[in-house]
Amino acid sequence: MTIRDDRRAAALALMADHLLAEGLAGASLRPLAKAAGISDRMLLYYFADKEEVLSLTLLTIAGRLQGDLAAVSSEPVSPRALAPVLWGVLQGPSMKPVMALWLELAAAAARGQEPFVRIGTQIGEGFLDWVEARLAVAPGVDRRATAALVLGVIDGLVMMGGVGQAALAERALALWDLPSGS
Amino acid sequence: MTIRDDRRAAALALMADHLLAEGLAGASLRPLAKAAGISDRMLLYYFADKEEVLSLTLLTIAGRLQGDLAAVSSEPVSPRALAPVLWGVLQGPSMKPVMALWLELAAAAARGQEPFVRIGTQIGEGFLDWVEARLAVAPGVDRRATAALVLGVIDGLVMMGGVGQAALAERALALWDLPSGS
DNA sequence: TGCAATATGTAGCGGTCGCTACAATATGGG
DNA sequence: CCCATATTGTAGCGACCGCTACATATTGCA
Repeated sequence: MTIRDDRRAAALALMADHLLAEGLAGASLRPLAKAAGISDRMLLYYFADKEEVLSLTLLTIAGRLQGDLAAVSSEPVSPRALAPVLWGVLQGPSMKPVMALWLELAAAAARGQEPFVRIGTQIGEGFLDWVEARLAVAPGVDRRATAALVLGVIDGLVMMGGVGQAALAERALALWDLPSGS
Repeated sequence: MTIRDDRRAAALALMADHLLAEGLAGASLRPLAKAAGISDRMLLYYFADKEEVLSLTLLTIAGRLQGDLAAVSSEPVSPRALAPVLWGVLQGPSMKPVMALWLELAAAAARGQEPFVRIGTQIGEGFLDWVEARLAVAPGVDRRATAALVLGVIDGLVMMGGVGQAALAERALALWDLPSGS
């Protein structure tokens, strides 16, 4: 079993790179297999079907993302201070393909397509947990909702950057000034 | 010419409905032609190629959206007050497929795919114009950037709703309290 | 060493994709 | 009425899609 598991993991790592580079549109079995250095025949020997390939590859990427995010300081700060931190992390060059894929994932999830709904929800909750853990809010304030607002504004600005308004998104972020109270 | 133009317009209207219902994934020539009530042969008689079909269909949808948005009161209000208004408009039942398509469009644009970059930018600017026209800000404040921030937070929360967190997005919006100054 | 289980290659299925060649029909102006 | 032009149908091209049947090779255990 271990040998098979190792090869599966190796294939997933290579396919994760491919998926990040090419997006969901490039997520056909033959190109994925080629990226993994195996034949498409073997890809469907290691994995049950395309949905399993896609799910596990996306979860591989989600795992990497979680690792990258976990490395960021977890000192609780105000929403005002945290949003630019999250923005900075997500704007890093290595994060560009990740966020592009995140947009595709969210779009497919909004259409109700599996496995994107399931995995999109999972990744979204990971983001929310990350924000919430770093958020200092006044007593009585809804922590989760505050985290959602911070994440929402950053996701929205990322999206805006994707449609050619990156500079404007930057200016908008500079105006971000949510009071930590109420 | 007029006859041909009329039929083109009729086809575009029907294809717009289809695209809204099925998303970009359903945007193949044969299904689109079927939705338009013509043969795929005729679709490519009326339009040059798939890109033209897609572009014009998306622009048809953008035109409808612009019309719907224009009908909303244009009394300038504070960012604090405007965000919930925009949210309310975009959460209307008839807007759900529009926003799902907008997400798909933004995702494709972020990948650099034409014609989505071009049309996505265009629609995004339409949104920004709409927000800016209804925004009352203190003197000296960057109007366009404020509009971008309002649009960003709403787009981000729409996205969050798409990945199964609609209730949380609602709670987050309740915390929205951007000062109109600075 | 023999044999079963595992692993891998080759080939192809039926389907959809964007697009086009070709022929037939309809239509409108001389 | 005749003919050029505009319109429409039929059929299919080559490519890719997810997936599988079948045969062969390799391996590990008795």
